[in-house]
Amino acid sequence: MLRTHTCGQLRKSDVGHEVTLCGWVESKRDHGGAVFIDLRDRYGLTQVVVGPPEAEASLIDEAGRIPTESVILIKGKVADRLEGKTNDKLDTGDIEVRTEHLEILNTCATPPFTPSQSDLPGEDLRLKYRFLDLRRKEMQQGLMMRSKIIKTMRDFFAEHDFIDVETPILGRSTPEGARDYLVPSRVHAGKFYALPQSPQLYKQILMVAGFDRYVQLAKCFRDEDLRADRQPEFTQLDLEMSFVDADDVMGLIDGLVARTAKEVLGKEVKTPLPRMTYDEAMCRYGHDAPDLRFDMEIVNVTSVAAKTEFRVFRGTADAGNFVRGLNVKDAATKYSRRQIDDLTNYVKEFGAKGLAWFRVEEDGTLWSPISKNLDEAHLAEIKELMKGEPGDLLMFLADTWEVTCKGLYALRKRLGAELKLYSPDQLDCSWITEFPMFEKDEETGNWSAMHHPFTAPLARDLNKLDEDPAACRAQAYDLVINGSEAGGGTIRIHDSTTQSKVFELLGIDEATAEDRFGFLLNALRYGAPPHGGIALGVDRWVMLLAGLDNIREVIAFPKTQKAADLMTEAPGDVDTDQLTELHLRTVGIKKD
RNA sequence: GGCGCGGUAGCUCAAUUGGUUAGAGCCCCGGACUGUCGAUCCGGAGGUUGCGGGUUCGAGUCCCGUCCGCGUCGCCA
Repeated sequence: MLRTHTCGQLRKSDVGHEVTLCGWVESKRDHGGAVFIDLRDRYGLTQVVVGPPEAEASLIDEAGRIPTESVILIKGKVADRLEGKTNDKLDTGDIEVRTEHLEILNTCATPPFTPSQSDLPGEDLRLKYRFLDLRRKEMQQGLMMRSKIIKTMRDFFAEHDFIDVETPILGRSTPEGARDYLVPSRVHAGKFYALPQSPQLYKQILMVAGFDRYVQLAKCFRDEDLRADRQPEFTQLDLEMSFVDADDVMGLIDGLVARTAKEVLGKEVKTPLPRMTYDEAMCRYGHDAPDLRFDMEIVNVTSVAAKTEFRVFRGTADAGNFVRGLNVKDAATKYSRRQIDDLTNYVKEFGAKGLAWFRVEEDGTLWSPISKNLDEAHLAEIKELMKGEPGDLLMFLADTWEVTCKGLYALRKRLGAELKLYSPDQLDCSWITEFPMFEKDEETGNWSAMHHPFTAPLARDLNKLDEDPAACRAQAYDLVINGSEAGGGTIRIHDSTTQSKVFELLGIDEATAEDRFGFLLNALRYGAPPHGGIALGVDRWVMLLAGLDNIREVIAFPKTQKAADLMTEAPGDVDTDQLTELHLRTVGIKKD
């Protein structure tokens, strides 16, 4: 090692010792006769003094000319700082190193930005110069937390007898699910591999093989449009277990959540984690990943709306649709007409036609631009249902079930953030269970699997496969952390009768099934144990535990919204020779 | 693909209703300085206002197109 200590290590007890430090020059204060250097590495920052009597004039002069962010090595004695010159913002602030020897290991070109500057540059520049961005404390802390979370996961599953098995990156495309990233085959002209969207099929095969408890940190790829919490390549903690039911899987993950929160954040999370069915989540929060850090539940007032003369309410109820709303506690004076107009435009983005609202006045009556359309009795009933108290703001959407869900979910989420209804360090983890097996494609009217076609229905819903597919619930469960889907899993079908029925419902005939999943169906015929599992979104876990709202902040080299890497400039051009070898030719590309 | 926000010096931002030579701080360069820790002081350099077109006597500002970044809807079994 070139160094004897890190830049975060030295304390008062080291005073008098001869040390060697290596690091980056974060900043430099040149007084001519002496130079103060803040030397940084990932462990911390130590003040280095280059001045008399230890350093000669030439060395002091050289130190003054070192460019910021250069890498240097210094040797010297640890010394107490002068009386009153300590820095209590630094762990190493009681001491400094008096430099006797200094080597510039490598200079730094003038950087477009520095890791220590307070004004963060635009994200495009940060991504282009990711090596500088990653020198920032926040980025280093995020990646260190990521590493710690992964270690906790690995320890946990090793202790629970899981076997880590790697599955292929080059697989075959299956038409279900997200768009695949394809890799052309050189050897097989015109054929393609697909990068895995998840190791789903392989892990089931591993169960058939008897591995019983499989786990993997798996890179997954989906060629879909990006979001703040979505990257085209991401990491799943993927696992599968034999001879288990949904309770077993959730119980196991409860333990992991509690342990991770404890080890990484020092927080206690009570287990078992609360559970809520999908139906209940949709009724109370309008979404299958509700943010449970704050209340403000959706209330259904359709029964009252149906009795009113107000055309919008009455018409909605008569058409079999819904009037549902939120009670925004204590917000009547916090939102002006203009701001409510903004909210109205906001919910329109989600398909709502408008936003009806009422203020609960001091005398307990409801005031609204539309209240003249409603009887006092009905207003009182609405207030009662909404548990309205003076100062509250009641907001309603009148629309289809789906639109009221989407609009009120979005509205609640926005209001929760705007009104700061939760604290940034809150951690709420819960399960959403009993997802529907199927959803109907609006255009074609066909059923499709909500999760995947191998998801087992609830035992008590088996008969509904024939009678009422829409009401058939699955043995599927999602882990939700702070309103974000942090993982999801299912118990799989392991008997061929049920599997055939599900395929039939999905419109997948025997030949198609064989063609798409033949290898899995074949394996299932050779003694498949009952099995199920879950996949956890590692990037999202890190983001949520770090209290961040953007997944790119916890990924070392993320891609932009257009799925580009601004540092390497991937994706890039390739030689025509390479294309020829792969039996490819590009067509229909617009010239710049 | 739709909607919204943004792009001005290396960086972060400003620039009145469309009106003089597009400014400031930081960074950078040169100089001074032995106790700073956002060092200080003096001086200096630095601009195709993302790109292309249009309107106008005049465009950073208005219009059209386009590229890039971000958010979001669709999409993401």
